[in-house]
Amino acid sequence: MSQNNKSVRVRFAPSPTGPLHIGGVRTALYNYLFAKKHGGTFILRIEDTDQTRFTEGAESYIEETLEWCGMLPQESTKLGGDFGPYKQSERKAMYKQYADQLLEAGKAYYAFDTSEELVEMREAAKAAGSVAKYGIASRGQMKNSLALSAEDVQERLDSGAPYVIRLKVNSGETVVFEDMVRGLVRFQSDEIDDKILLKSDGMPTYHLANIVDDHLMQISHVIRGEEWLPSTPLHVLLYRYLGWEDTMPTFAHLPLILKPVGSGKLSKRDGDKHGFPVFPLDWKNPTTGETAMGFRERGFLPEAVVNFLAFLGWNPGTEQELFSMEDLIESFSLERVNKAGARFNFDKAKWFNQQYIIQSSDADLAKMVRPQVAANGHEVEDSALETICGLLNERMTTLSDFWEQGYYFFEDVKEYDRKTVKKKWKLDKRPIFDTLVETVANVEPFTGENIETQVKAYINDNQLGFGNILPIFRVSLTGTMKGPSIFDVASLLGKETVLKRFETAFAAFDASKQG
RNA sequence: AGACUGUUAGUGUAAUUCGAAACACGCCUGAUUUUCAUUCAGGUAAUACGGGUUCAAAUCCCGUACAGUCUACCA
Repeated sequence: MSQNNKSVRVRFAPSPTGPLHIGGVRTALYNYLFAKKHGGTFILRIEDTDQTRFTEGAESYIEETLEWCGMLPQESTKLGGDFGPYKQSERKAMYKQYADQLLEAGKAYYAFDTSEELVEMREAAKAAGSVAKYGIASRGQMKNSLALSAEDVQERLDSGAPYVIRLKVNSGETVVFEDMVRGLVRFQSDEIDDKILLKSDGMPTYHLANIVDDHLMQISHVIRGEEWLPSTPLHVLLYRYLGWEDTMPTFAHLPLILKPVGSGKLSKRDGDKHGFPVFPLDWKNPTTGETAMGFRERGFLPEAVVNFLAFLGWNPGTEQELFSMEDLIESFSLERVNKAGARFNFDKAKWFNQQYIIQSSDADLAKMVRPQVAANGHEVEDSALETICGLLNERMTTLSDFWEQGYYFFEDVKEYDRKTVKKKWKLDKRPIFDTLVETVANVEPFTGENIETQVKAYINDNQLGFGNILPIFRVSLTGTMKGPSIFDVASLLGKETVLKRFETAFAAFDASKQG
């Protein structure tokens, strides 16, 4: 399928209108993988031709996301490059000449219709049960340089009347292109609208800017979401009319990411509704103050997010599921990208994250988790934190689980598991537990192993039964029935803390029974 | 309404030129564990529907249904 030898240059071209959606991250990922796989160049281009939708902070959000995921562009606004600028608003001056070129070639025309007139046209069509199209069939009835007299047009132009430039689509053409994901796709030109190329403010629309930039930046492959498939014939026509068809990039349209339940594509609302992130990083809308949760803040490792995303619409054809970025680059191919939309599955995302946490070394985990300790106002030595991480690492599915599951390593128990206390604590058994505490107090040195043998010996010697004693032992120290070896926990806590916790716990248990 | 794209267990995906529907997540059972998690051993469940072509169809063809995307001076 590699048709020519020109070097691979791909771009990720988001609009800075808000936080990058997780689907956008996947598009960036596939572009990145494809570029790296073929020794090509990955470019970040900001498509900000719509000034009304500009959002403060969106551009840096995009950059930060790419950095967090480990897919840095080689050319961008920040980095520069031989084909800059990389922001469309800074390229404004370039686009008009191409619109003019099309105008001269008779492939485009001026249109003077006001937005009211266009609305009217649409409503009329709607009333007739169809959707309006400004194109081959209707352009004769509209106010444009095709329908108006030459004098009228000149007069309007001279008077400075606002105008747009629209593409003049020829009737009866067949547009065929090879999509790397979907194969041969065919459209009839009569179905294509005379899209606006240059807006009345002089800014190009997406369509013009995109084609001009891709051409000028020598983009070899356009890898983007499926929502662009219907406008691709328009783009092909643009390449054709501009005389660039022989260097036109190859297209690949990626399947959409769908809602976990119901139908439609994944949206911010799904995240709110089901309590999972749909954005890579936290985002706060600067104007509304609205916030959105990110995978990063939710305690996901970037490696896990990348791995998970890679599998949403692609698979290597083997049974391997855990892929580092290097592995992905090695195995990725657009030919193995799926055609059907992929449903977002948060359970699977969590599974990936858990795998990556388990794989992490205690030292790495400690680094990731330290901010949580600090945020709760505690300090710990690296070695102690690492030991705790070793104890907890198989029990965390996200980093945020660390504090939730292990806070008792740093502070007093907040709450005792009521069921266990109710079932296992008997007032008349108090002496047994007091003796247990004495036993523990005599353990020296206070290692997990020593505590375990002594405590178990005590239980066995007095035929008390593990099930009657150990739950109270655990709950007294940690408050919960979940967690790592309680003897290791005790050792780490230190004798002094352990004895103190027994004391307060037993008092609380007694009180709960009497009260 | 039209154009385009799609449809394999609940979910993500496999299945060389038609040739036993497989893997993972989830869920359930059991083992291990003082508990939870991990690990291990099992189990669960699918080719949207209807026609054709063929010795043989998830795979090719036709139709139907359903779904999605697009049809902005948004991208």
